[in-house]
Amino acid sequence: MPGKPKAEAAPKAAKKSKTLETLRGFRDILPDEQAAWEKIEDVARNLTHSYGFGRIRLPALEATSVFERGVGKDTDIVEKEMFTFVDQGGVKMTLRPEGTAQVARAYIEHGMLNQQQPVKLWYMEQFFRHERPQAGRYRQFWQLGLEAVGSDDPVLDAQIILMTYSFCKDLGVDTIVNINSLGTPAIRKAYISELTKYFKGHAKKLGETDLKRLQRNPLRLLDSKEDGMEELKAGAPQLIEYLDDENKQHFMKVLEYLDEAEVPYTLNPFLVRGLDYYTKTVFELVSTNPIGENGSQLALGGGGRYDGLIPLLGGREATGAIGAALGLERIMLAMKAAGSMPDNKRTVDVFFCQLGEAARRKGLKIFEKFRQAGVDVGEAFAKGNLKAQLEIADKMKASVAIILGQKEVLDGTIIIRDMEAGAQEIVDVEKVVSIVAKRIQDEKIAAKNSKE
RNA sequence: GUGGCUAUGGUGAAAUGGUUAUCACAGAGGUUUGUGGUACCUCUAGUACGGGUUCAAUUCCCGUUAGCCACCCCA
Repeated sequence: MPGKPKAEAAPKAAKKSKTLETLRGFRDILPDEQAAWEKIEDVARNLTHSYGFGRIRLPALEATSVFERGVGKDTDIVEKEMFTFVDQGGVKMTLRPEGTAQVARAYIEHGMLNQQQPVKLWYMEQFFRHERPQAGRYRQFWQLGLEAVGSDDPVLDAQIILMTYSFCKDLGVDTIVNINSLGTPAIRKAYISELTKYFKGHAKKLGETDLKRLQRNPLRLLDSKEDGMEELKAGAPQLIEYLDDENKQHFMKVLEYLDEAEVPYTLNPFLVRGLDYYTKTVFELVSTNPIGENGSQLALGGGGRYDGLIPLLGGREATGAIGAALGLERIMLAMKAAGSMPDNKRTVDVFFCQLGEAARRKGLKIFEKFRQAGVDVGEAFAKGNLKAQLEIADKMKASVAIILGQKEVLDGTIIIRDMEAGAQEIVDVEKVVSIVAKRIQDEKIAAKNSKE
């Protein structure tokens, strides 16, 4: 929304200008966060590999209609949260706000119905929504997505839920699953009209927001937090009672599987989700570690079945699918709360020190030899004096320092310093890599043995 | 999109309507131009941006921007 036109006075003299900064809701992820991101990626890779999911990398931009048709034109996401623009060629496009519609598009576009069903796909991508930022909510954010397309078997619902649960657990985050069934669109429609009828009968007790909800999206009344709603909600008709046998059975099966897999869940008849494409099972993953000072309970992820989406986008009728998405920034908040953030400090086994120009020149190559030999070796070539280099070696917890000075370069030797004992020995520069590599290996074996 | 709170070096804090804005950590250099974990010294670096009130604003007021919180919604 454009504000009032700013009467921007010409800058007087050479005043300091405002420092450049990221756009609202966007941020840099700096090196000291990388250990956590790498851990998340490792866990994701392991998990999806075990379950036979293939990675898909999706484009950041799509035709706007992918989301308008896929997510639903009347959803908040599409209505007011998309970054949409027209490019130089006059094509209307959108920075992806979510992945499921994209995956559905890809499934159809690449004829994946000819593969063994279900087609199991995962992605770890960035998404974009124009929302007001808050902790764990950015305009550009990461999601891990899991989608199983081409089957309506309830075991897949359970499996996807189990996977999201395990993903968090592997990262040290305990969660509980909130689960509900939305039934088919027809059932939901019938239910919504009943629900509307019920709340219209109590319209006098509704607040302003809830009256709006009643108009626009009555299902949302079910998760309203306004005063007095608890009571009203308790008396409201519940969707589960409107499910037909097939839907009921599907839901029961999912719950049975979850019981068997020992995934903790809560049946939440008030859980509704804001995207049009959901059918039957919907769920949400909530951290049991309170996040933030006031202990708010952020949803770490959610998902559900979307049996209608593929046909809606032009794919074959009766293509069932289930998927989930996890917000990685939120999971990271939960990891912090749970104290399971990995240590980001770089450590090495060996540290290479050089003194003087000749040593520095030779050192580049020697360092590279260590690296090629698979030795975890650190360096600070930009430092000139030995003291500073040993200080860094110490900070990096190197057990061995290699020291190359002017004298050693002339003699064709090099110093090996045991960082713990402080003892030093001078060896032939040609042999230093193999000597040190062996010593490090022996140390590791010894350390391992003493542990066992 | 609505409302509230906040904004001091890279980080975390302190202070004040009136000279050089304090401290710790981090960073750079040094205490024998070749030896680390301590210690000491020196240096770097800041009142978010714009306007107003005032003799004087980092301090008070307004706007902008951003962050956080509660909504909305969602991951």
